[in-house]
Amino acid sequence: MPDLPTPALHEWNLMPEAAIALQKRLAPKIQREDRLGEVSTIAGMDIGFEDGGEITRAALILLEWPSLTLVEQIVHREPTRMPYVPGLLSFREIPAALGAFSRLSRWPDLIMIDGQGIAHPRRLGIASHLGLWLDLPTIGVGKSRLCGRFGDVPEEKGHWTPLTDRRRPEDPADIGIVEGDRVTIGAVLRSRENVKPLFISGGHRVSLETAVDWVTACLGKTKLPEPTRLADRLASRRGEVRESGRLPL
DNA sequence: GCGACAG
DNA sequence: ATCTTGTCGC
Repeated sequence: MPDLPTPALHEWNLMPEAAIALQKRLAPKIQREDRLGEVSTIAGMDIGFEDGGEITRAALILLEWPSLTLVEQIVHREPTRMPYVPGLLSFREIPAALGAFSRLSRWPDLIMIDGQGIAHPRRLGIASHLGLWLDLPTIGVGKSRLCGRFGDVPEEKGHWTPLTDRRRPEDPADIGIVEGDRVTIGAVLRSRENVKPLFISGGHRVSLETAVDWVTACLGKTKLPEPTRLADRLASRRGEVRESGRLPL
C-alpha cells in the first residue's frame, strides 16, 4: 500500500498570488533529465466533474507494460475546492488525484497526465506538480496549448514539431534547447493522422525526448495514448473500463 | 491597451 | 471540464 502525504487544505486552496509564488518556488525542483527505473507499469490520470462542477472526479488507470493490460482502475470523488484558472489547474485537480493515488495498491513506474508538464508559463504544469509531489516520473499529455508557439506539424503519425516559448528569467539553462531568446518546452505530436496534435512535455524526471518516446509507444489506434485514453473515459463517462490488452498495431 | 488562456 | 443530436468517415 503506497503511503503519501495527505493534502492539507491550506496547501492547495491558495489565493492566485500565493499559488503563483509557490509555483515559482517549486519549479526549480523539477528534474528534466531522465531518472526512470525499469518500467513495468504505467499509470494514466485524468479529472472529470459532476454536478456542474461541484464534485471533482479523479480517474486513475494502471496498465502493465509492455502488454498495456489493465491491472487496476480507480475513481475518486470529492468536493471541488478551487475554480479553474488558466495556469493554476494543478491546485484545482491534484487534491482529488492524490485521493485516487492513495487507493492504488502499488506505485506506477511512470505516469501520464492529461495536461501540461513544463510547457507552462512558470514551467510547472499539473504533470510536473504532481510528479514533484509524488516524486515519480511523469509526462504531460495535453490536448491543447497553454503557452508557447509551434510551426506546422507533419501529417505522418509519430512526427512532431517543437513547442517553444520565450525564455523566462527564472528558466534554468538546461530547461531545453535554447535558441536565442527561446527555449523548447514541449513537442506538438501527430499521434494520429487527420486529428489535432497532442502537446507533450516532460513532467518530472523525464526528458522531452523520452516523453515523446513513451507516448508514441503507448499509442494504439486512437489519438490519445492508452493510459490517458482509458483514464479519460473513466473520468467522464459512467461505469468502468474493460480492457483486454494492447490493440493490434 | 488588446488578446490568449491546460482542464 | 460540461451542456448536447445528428452526422460524416474509416
